[in-house]
Amino acid sequence: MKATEINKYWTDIYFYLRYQNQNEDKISHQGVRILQLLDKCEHIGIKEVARNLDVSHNTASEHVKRLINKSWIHKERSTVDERMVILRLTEQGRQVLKRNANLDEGKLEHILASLTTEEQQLIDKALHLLSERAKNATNS
Amino acid sequence: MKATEINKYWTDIYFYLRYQNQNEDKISHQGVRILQLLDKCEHIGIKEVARNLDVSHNTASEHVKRLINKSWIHKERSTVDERMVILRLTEQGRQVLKRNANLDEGKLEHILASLTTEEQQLIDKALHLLSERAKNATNS
DNA sequence: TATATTTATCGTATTATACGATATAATCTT
DNA sequence: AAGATTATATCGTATAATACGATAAATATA
Repeated sequence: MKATEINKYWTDIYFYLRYQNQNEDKISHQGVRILQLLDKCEHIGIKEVARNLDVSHNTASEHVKRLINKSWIHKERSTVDERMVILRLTEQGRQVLKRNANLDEGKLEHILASLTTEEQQLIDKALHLLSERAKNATNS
Repeated sequence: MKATEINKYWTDIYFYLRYQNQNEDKISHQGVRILQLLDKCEHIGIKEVARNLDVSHNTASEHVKRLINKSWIHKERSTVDERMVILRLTEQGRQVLKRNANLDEGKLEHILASLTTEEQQLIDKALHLLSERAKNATNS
């Protein structure tokens, strides 16, 4: 029930603080997920994309092709194993992802500026703690 | 730069704590946005959906039709103005939204259980504060 | 050399996205 | 009451997204 409460806060925050011009990029559902994956993980190729999205490798390959055509990601061959491809976000792709998954920096800074130093530290400390535990949770 | 830092924590948390079976629902990008809107706002009709998603009213009407066919939302006529429609999430739709926008309750509870009472309260207090300010930020 | 791995492409099918044009019913205006 | 406005719905049309089987090519491994 604690988790339910936190999810309520979580979804409220995202609903009210997200960027409002999300539809301008015309990014697809799977497109967002691939950009998120590349933002957080290194050495991601077609195989990893397919596994993460739970689709076949040919479907993953097509999604990647479309994202490359939009100049949101970049492809290069691995030097250690030339069968493999290494995908990376472009600066443009990073901006698109930001608009479609992050909190609006302007709104966020506006709120932070209205808080006391203690309150700012409270938020920073709490999210930092939770993010660290979240990263480690995958290893257990 | 404080906002950038918080966004890093924010996206890390979602990346590591989201539900991993998101692809099973096969929900579309716009579908998620409509469910999110209905979850957070009352008295939403086609017009409000169109405005929120920044699409035409006929496009919004079709998206809504598809969500109704999937039994994720429910439609009724307004009693005060019978031209208008009032859309609501079904229980099924609420579950789909949960899997596609919330943090995984199991993972979250597991992490919370590993924290001290003070740390739990820190997280609860911080997210509560931020969510309250986020709600009020739309009125300024 | 044979086999496995990784990626890419083609063919095919279905769903999602979007909008203009048009229609209908309810409400508001004059 | 007649006309204008508003909210929704549907039809037609077009393009993009989604997905996978089949196939192929290149590289790595046994």
